Amino acid sequence: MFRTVCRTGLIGEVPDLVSSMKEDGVNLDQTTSKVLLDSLIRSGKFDLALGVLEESGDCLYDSVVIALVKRNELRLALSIFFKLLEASDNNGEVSVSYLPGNVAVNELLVVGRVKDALIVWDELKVSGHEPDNSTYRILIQGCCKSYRMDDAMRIFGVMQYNGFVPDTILYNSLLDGTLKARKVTEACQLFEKMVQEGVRASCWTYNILIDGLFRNGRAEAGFTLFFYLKKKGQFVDAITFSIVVLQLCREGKLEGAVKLVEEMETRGFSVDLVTISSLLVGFHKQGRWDWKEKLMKHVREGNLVPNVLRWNAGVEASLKRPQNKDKDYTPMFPSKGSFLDIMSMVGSEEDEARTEEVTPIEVDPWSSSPYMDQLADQSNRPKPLFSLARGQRVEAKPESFDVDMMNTFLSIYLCKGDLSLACKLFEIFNEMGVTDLTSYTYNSMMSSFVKKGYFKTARGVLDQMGENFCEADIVTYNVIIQGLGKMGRADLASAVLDRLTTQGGYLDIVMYNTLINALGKANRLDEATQLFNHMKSNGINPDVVSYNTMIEVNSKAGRLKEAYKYLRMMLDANCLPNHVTDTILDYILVKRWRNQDSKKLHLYENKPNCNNNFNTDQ
DNA sequence: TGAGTAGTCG
Repeated sequence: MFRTVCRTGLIGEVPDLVSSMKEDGVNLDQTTSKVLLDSLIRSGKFDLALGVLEESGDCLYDSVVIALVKRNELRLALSIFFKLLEASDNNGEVSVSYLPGNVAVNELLVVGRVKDALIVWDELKVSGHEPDNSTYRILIQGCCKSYRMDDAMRIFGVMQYNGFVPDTILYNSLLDGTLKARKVTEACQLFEKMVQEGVRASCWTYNILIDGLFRNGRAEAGFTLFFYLKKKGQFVDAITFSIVVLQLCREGKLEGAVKLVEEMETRGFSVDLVTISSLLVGFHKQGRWDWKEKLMKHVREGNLVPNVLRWNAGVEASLKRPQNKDKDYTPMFPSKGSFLDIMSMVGSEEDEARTEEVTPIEVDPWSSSPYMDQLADQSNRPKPLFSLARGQRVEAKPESFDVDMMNTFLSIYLCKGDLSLACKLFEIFNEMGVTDLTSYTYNSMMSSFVKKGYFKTARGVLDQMGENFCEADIVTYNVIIQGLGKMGRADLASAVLDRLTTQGGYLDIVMYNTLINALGKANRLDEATQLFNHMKSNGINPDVVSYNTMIEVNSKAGRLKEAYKYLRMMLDANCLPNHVTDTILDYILVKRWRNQDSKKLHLYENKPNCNNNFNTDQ
C-alpha cells in the first residue's frame, strides 16, 4: 500500500495512513518504514520523515542519516546525531559507531567530502571529543580511498602516537592506497613495518601486494611472490588466482592463464565471473575466440561457463536481427544540449548566486564543531559531483549477471571500434526493459562517442544516464573533461577542476592525468605544471602516463629543456618508460634535427610523393 | 580491507 502511495506521489496521504494503521493496532515493520522514509526524504518531506522515524524506533537512524547527508540536509542529520547523543546519556550506553563525531565524519567521507571530514575531525579532536579506534579507521580508510596518502599517513602517525594499535585490516587499507597512489617504495617499507610490529599479514595483504606490484610495473616481483606463496600453500585464495590470471591475460599469455584457471579448479576454488571476464577480454584481444570452447572443457565445475556461453549465443543471435536504426545511433541518444552546456549542469553560476544569499550565522562558542555547524547551515550549497562509491562486485549482486556480461561484451565490441554493434546491444537491453544499467555501461558508450568526436550524442548518453537515475561517478566526469578538452574548451575543464577541489571532492591519478593533458594541449603549461606538483603534494606519485604527458606537452610547446627535465625526473623516480615514451622522444629528436637543419628538411618536405610525417603545428 | 568489463599519454 505504502509503495503505491509513494510511487503515485500521494505523499500527503501518508500521515493519515500511518494513523489509521495505528488505530487498527498494526505496527510499522522495518521494510515498510524504510520504503516510506526513502520516499519522504526523496520528496523533501523531512517533517513527515522524522515522524515516521519516531514511530519506527532506533534501528533506522543510520540509513536516515546517510540519506539526509546525501541530500545535503546536514542540519537535520546533525539534529539526529544529537538526539542519539541524548539517548546515550539516558541509557548510559551507546554503540561506538554511533558516536556523533564518527557518524558525521563517516558520512562526509561517504559522499566524497574528504576535505570537510578532515576539518571536522581536527575540530572535534581539540574540543574534547576523544577520537577512538573507529574514528581513526574511518578517516584513514576514507583518505586511502580518495588517494590522499599524505593525510592517511599523518593520521596513522597520530593514531600510533596516541597508543592505538593498528590491525591487519588497517594496514591492508594503507597498503592498498599506497600502491594505488603509485608509491611502491613506501608500500614496501610499510609492509616491513607491519611485519616488525608483529601485525599478521593475511591473504588480503598478499593479494593487495601482488596486485600492486603488477600495477606498478613490477610484474616479475609479483609472480615471484605468487609462486612462493602457492608453493608454501599459504595465503592464496580464489582472488589471488584471479589477480594473476588477469596479469597473464594482460601480457597475452593465454595458455598460462587457462592453465592457472584449471589449477584453480583442482584446488577447489570456484572460477567466478570476474575471472571469466578477464579471460574473455584476453581471448578477444589476441583474436583467439577458439579458446572459448577450450575454457568450457577446462572449467567443469559449476554452471557459470555454460551460462556465459548461452548468454553469448543468445545475444549473438539477437545481434543478427535487422538493425532498427541502421548505423545512425543519434535517435537512440537524443540530446537536449551540447557538451558546452555542461557548466549549467555543474551549476556553478547558480550556486554562486545562492551562496551569496546565505545570511551570516551566529557562531556558537559551545559548539564542538563550528565547521560542521557552518556546513549544516549551508545545506543549499553545491554538492560534490560524485561520491567515493565505485562499481559493485558480482558476488554481491547475482541478479546483475546480465548487466555484467553486457558490460564485458560492450567493451569487446567497442574495442573493435564497432559502435553500431555496441549500440545494438544497448538497444536489445532497452527492449528487454533492463533499465538498471550501471555507470560502466553509460561511461563506456559515452567514452566511445567522445573518442569519435560525436559530442552531441555523448551528451545524449549523459542525459539518458540521468533519466535512469544512474549516478555520475569519477569516470563520467573524466570523460566529460576529456570531451571538453577535445572541443578546445580547457577553460571549462579547469572550471570543473575548481569545482571538484573547492567542494572537497577527490581526484584520482587518471583524473589528474586527463586534466594535465587538457591544460597542456591548450597551451596552459603553467597550470598543467601546477597541477602536476599539486598531485605530488597530495600524496599521489606521478606514473608513466603523467611523465609522458608532461614530456609531450612541453616538447610540443618548444620547451625542450623542460621536457628533458621530466624525462630525468621520471628515471630518477624509478618509473620505467614505455613505448609511448619512445614515440614522444622520437618526436623530440626529429624536432631538434629539424631545427638544426631546417633547409634540408624543407627540401624533403617539398619532394613530390613524399608522405610528410613531420608536419606539425609548429 | 583485495581481483574483472568504463576513463589518462602516442
